[in-house]
Amino acid sequence: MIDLNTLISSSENILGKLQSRGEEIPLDNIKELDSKRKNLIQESDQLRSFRNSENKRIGDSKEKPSLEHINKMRDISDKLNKINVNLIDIESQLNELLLVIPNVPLDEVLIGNDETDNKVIFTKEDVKNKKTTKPHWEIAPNLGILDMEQGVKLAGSRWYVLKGKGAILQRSLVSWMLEKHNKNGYLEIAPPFLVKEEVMVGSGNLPKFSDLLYRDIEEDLWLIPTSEVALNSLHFGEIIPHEFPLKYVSHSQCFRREKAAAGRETRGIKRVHQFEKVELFRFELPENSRDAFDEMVKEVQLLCDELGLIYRSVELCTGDLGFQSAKTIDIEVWAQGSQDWLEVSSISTCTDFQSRRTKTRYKDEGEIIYPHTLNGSALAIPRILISILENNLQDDGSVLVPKVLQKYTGFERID
RNA sequence: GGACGGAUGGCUGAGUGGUUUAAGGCGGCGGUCUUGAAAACCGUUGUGCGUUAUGCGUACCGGGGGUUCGAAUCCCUCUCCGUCCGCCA
Repeated sequence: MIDLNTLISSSENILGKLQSRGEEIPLDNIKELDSKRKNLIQESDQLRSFRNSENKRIGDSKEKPSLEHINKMRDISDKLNKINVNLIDIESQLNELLLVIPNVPLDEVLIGNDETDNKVIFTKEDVKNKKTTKPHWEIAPNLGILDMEQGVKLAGSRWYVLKGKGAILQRSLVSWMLEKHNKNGYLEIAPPFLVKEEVMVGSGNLPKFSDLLYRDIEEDLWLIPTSEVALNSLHFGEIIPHEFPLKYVSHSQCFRREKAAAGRETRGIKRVHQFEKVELFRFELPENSRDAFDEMVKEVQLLCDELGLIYRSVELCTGDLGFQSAKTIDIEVWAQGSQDWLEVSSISTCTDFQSRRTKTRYKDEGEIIYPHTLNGSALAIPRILISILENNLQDDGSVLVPKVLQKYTGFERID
């Protein structure tokens, strides 16, 4: 969430940056509501002040207050109630407007309209001369490790079942990644996969993107689309000790309705309703968050390196940034069979956007400060599976398991 | 799911309608004393909002609502925690 006073005091600068991501901000409306709000607060604070002192006099005096006096005081309370109802209404209108304003991009972020303006900043290996193999939706069912029909039977389109060595490979990837991150100082967290509404608001997924989320109406809980949502709220409402960075890693199921994406990339497991992901999350001092971002990008790239995958880094332009992000770099792996780059990680710094929403703060020499939050997948499992299957396919139809995973899988080859 | 008991500042713990805009204790911070430390003593102590801003005002005793001139205190409701019972991986 953007700070109201910052928005109003430096609106020109901020509006420009928000415009570069295709957002129009109803600033006049916000300013008007804010000034109404301030007037109402002043009015009610004055009335309360008077009421408090009068009531103290009544309390101190031994005599009963006169009927006239009581009536006068009752009028004041009635007036206060009316002001308060009005104030609550104004504040909720203001809040509604502020909650749907996206984060302000860092100055360094490329200006652009959409994904076509993104910039590839690093490519691990040239893919042009590689020979085409088969797509994973042919390889995996043939090997008996993926069953799309059973997924449909159980839950419908875009749900799937991993079996045998496919399921084991997934579990191995998760274990390998978690151990790597543990060694890098990330504290492993196993969070709830369903969370309260305020937690979804805290991460930025609500109120704007409810159509992307699954929800349990009975209990009023939401299924997380990524464990970023849960990790971001670990310190909800807290003033945390001045001990940074706080580094968390968590493995979770991720649930996405993918309503907006209906019809796109429907084959196989490129885009599904439930998938597993290992997520990195950090709380950082504002002055350190930029370096931390680069560090996380390197950590993700190293994983791809060790898996022997071809990958590239893509810097997102302002028009393609996620709602809560101030800067994002995507890591995409090459899928040899479907001849496609697949996004397996999105590393973002969200500056103080999320910590404001969750009221996560720390104290530095008496000053209350919002830490920066950063997140990045490391990594999203199904697309890594796709890449391994399509790139490591052998002529005999078997698939080689990456070396680093073999001690987890217990086998070197899927056949 | 049922019964009962709870929720007060960083922690502990008083407070059943008006000097409680929250006692006492612990912890934290600052000071006195000391070669230094401990002890003792003195002072201090949270968050949000507004403002004419070294200050002043206001709100906050789990959340929301109600009664009242006035609510931490009384009433309703929800949430969470504890104990016991039931159920369960």
